[in-house]
Order: sequence, then C-alpha cells, then structure tokens
Amino acid sequence: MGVSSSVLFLQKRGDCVDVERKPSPVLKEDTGGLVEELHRMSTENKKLTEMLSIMCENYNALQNHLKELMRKNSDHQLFNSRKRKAESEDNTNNIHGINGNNTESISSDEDSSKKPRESTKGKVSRVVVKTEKSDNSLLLKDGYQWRKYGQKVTRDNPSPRAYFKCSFAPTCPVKKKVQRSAEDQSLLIATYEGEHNHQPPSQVEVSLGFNRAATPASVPPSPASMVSPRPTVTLDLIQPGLANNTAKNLVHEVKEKPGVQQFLVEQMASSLTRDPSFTAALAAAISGRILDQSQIEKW
DNA sequence: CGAGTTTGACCGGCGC
DNA sequence: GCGCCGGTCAAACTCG
Repeated sequence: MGVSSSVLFLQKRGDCVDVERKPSPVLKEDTGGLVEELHRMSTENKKLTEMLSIMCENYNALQNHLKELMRKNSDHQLFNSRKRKAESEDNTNNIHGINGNNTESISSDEDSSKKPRESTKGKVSRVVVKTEKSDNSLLLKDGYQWRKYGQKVTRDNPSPRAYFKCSFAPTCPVKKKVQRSAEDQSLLIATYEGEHNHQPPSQVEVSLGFNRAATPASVPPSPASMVSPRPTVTLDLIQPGLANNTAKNLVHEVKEKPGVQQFLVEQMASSLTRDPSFTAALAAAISGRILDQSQIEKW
C-alpha cells in the first residue's frame, strides 16, 4: 500500500524528466500544457502524501496493537509453556521492524544469558521486511549473497521457513532464516545469526539506507545497516540496487507528519544521487539533452 | 556445465 | 527411551 504510492511518486518524477527532455521548439508550444500537467502532478503528489500520512497513521496503530499482542503472548508463554522456550523468546525478542515503531529494539545477543545455546553462535538479529503480498518468494536481498540450503515447514507457522548461508565468502559463518509472519503474510521475518567476516559485496546497496557513514566490515548485514538512525522514515533493502527500484524499497514509517513529503523527497534524492547507475543514466540524459540543443542550434 | 534451488532424509536437542 | 521438532545435509533437479 505504502509501497505502491511511493512507486507512483517516483514515476511522476520520471515523467518530469521525460518532459524536460523534449526538444525546445516544442516546449514553447506546449508550455501551457506542461504547466497544467505540472499542476496536476503536484495536486496528485499532495493527494498521495495525504494518503501516505493516513496509511502511516493506520500502520502505527496496527503496529502498536501487534506489539501489545506480542507482549501479552510472551507473558502468556513465559508462564504457561516450558516447551520451545528458545523459540518463543525468539519470537518476542529482537524484533525490529523496518517499518515498525520499534526500531529502538535493535536486535543483538543481549539475551544470550537466557539462551546458552545461542551464546556460542554470536550475534542473532531479526529484521521484519514488508513485501508485496503477491510475492511468494522468500528471497530477501540485503546486499549480501545467500545460498539457500534448506526449507522447512515449522509447527507454529504454516508458511515455510527458508535457510540461507552467506555464499559471498566461503568461510563466512553467517546464516539467515526467512519466514513469513503468521499474522501478516506480507511480512517477511529474517533472522540473522553470526557476523560477516568480509566486506559487504556492494556499498551501493548498503547506501540505500540512511546511515551514510561507511559501514564497518564487522557489522552484521542488514540488521545494523537497515535500522535508520533517523526517526522519521525508514528504508528497507528488499531490492537494493537500481534507482528504478528505489521507490519500491520505501517502507514508510512516519512519526512526524508535517515533514513527510520533504523527507521523502530528500531521501529519494539522496538515494538516487548515490546510485552510480542512476547518476550514469542522468549524465547520459543530460549529455543527450545538450547534444539535442546543440544540434537544434546548428539548424 | 556450473551454480543455485528443491526436497526428502537424517541428526541432535528437548520434553515427557 | 521415545517421539517431536527444528536445523542441516546431499542427491536430484533446474536454469542460464
């Protein structure tokens, strides 16, 4: 929902670029039409922003509700169930949503004392990623290369859980489990275990996040880099890479509504300008435009 | 043909 | 000790 609106938003920006690329003689004739179109787009943009705010509001409400439910659930399990302790703790701890309010609960091995088995494995972190409902794949691109080595249907969740190993470096011990949320099929829950012992394959992909400072190599993949230090909007890294896909990667968490649009624009611009393919395309477009102009002037 | 995915079998931990 | 369950292995399969 939020994703589709941001797609529209970017497409509109794309339209603007196309319009600007039209040869200048036509421009004079079409100025009125263009201005009209521009107005239409800005009103549409405003509408989208309003929709976005409403959706974010609804989402926050849902998120709070979910947190409440999970808290109750964890309490219940603590008192009533001794079975599968680790699993229930896993479900209630260490969840930090890409698009949730609970970005403060950055996962780590804080609770390793409770889970002696996990303490030997190193960092365990969880990431919740919103995806298209139609997207049935458990593939979650976070900038690293993963090799799937197993899939299993677990008891507590009808959707299968996929097991991945980091295949970028043969010695990298990091593992990842990806499973759809039982409550919301559009949510992918990824559990990372261990730390990468190599550089991220692509800094470009990481750069889609907000933490623009160079990510230390020892930092685990997405959990650390996916969590935005800025409170207003959070990017996810479902399909990092191309600028054309950037809008799809926006998952909206808006806590301060007044600056929503501005932040969106800032972050999109920021993401786009840091994407080499986009800058290359932009350079090509500009040079093409200059070429057009010079040819027109020759005639 | 090689790399990645699928999927049934197997293994080990845990609760009873 | 037995059974359940999650995690892993590895042969078969797919795809580029």
